[in-house]
Amino acid sequence: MARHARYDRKTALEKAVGLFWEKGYHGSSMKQIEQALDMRPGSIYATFGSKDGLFSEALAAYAEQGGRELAVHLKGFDSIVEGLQDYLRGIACSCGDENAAPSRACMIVKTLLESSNTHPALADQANSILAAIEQSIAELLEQARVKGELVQSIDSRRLTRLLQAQIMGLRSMGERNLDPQIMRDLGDDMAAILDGYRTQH
Amino acid sequence: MARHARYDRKTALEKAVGLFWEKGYHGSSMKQIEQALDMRPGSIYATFGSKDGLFSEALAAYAEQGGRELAVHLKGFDSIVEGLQDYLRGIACSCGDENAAPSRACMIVKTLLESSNTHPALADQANSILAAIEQSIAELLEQARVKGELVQSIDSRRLTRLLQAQIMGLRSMGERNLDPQIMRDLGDDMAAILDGYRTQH
DNA sequence: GTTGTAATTGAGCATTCGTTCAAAAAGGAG
DNA sequence: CTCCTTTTTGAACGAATGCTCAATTACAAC
Repeated sequence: MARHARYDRKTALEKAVGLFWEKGYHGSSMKQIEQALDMRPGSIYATFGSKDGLFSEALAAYAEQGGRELAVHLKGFDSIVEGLQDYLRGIACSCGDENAAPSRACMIVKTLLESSNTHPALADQANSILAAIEQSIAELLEQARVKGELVQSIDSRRLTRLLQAQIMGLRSMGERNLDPQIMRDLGDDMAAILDGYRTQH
Repeated sequence: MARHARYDRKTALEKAVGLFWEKGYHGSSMKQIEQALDMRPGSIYATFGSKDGLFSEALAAYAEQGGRELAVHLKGFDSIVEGLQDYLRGIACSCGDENAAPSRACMIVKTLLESSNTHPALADQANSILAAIEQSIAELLEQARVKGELVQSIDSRRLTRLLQAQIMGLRSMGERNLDPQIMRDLGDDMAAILDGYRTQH
């Protein structure tokens, strides 16, 4: 056989997520990537093909991790709606926390806004991911409706997009560096929107 | 005297807004700027100082125009709240419209997300503009509260930020290229959020 | 050890980046 | 027309960009 790889693909990707999430696609140079991954250009290109390829894989890894985070919040609650509300409050809280993450805003949204008119391939990927997230949240809300948590008459798909827009808005507001209490209030107010669609009991 | 400037500063800025709004700061090269403004580098630098300076002025011009748009929507209604609701629906509508603007998302938010960790000066400017917008909307909502349109107990500042987050979310969703009807529904649902804070009569 | 293979290295590629500045061009005043 | 001032031009700069590849290194098998 031969020499074994010094770099773990997964940990390298995690580091790439950190840099790209923080600085975006255009804002991250290969020089910075080399430093962040502690890899030389040759190794990076042998492993990921190109800056585009690395970014694409990093974005996918980010999305996967994001999905796991939502699942964690939901696990803590019997009620789906309360789980989602906790998720919103959790985002608001982490937005107040300094240095909790490379950036407060969502990397998928950052990518979509940055690349929609400059890099169609990335924009398509971001759009696909957002559609997939919409799909899985829609299933949750539909489930909640069937369970009787939400009023029967709601359009779960439509409420999903309202919720998705809340998350986008909340995390973008996070980038404003507002007072933590203000972010918590905002998270509460967004959680309260869902109450308007709940069944009373 | 001497030769007079061939370029009108204001129309040049409008063209710059168009390019920067579409492609962002990093996504717009000087070559593209020269083409968009139909100006040679020397003239651009003599007029605006630098790419940064041009972007900064363009962002300010964009914000000013955005403020005028909101005022137009408000003029059409006796009720402030209904004016704001119409503003939300208007955004949703224009997001569905193809080629209505260089980009569906807000240039200020795009700038904030792009520059928050790469270009502090731009991020600061974007933050200042967002704070100013928050201020003027807060004055509107406080006015609406005093007029009795909104329940007396509301925190107008807090509701302002919820509204601002709606706008950010709505316009970011616009970048997803969803069906126009879907965007209209989303705008309606966001407008309906405000109903929850209105006085009944 | 020696050999064979695969991973890593980093100097250096062509290109593009934002920017400068000496020269050319375009008027108004005399 | 001749000056004088101001604006415009575009070639060219140094630095940075994404990327390549021949040489080197490190390990497993023998």
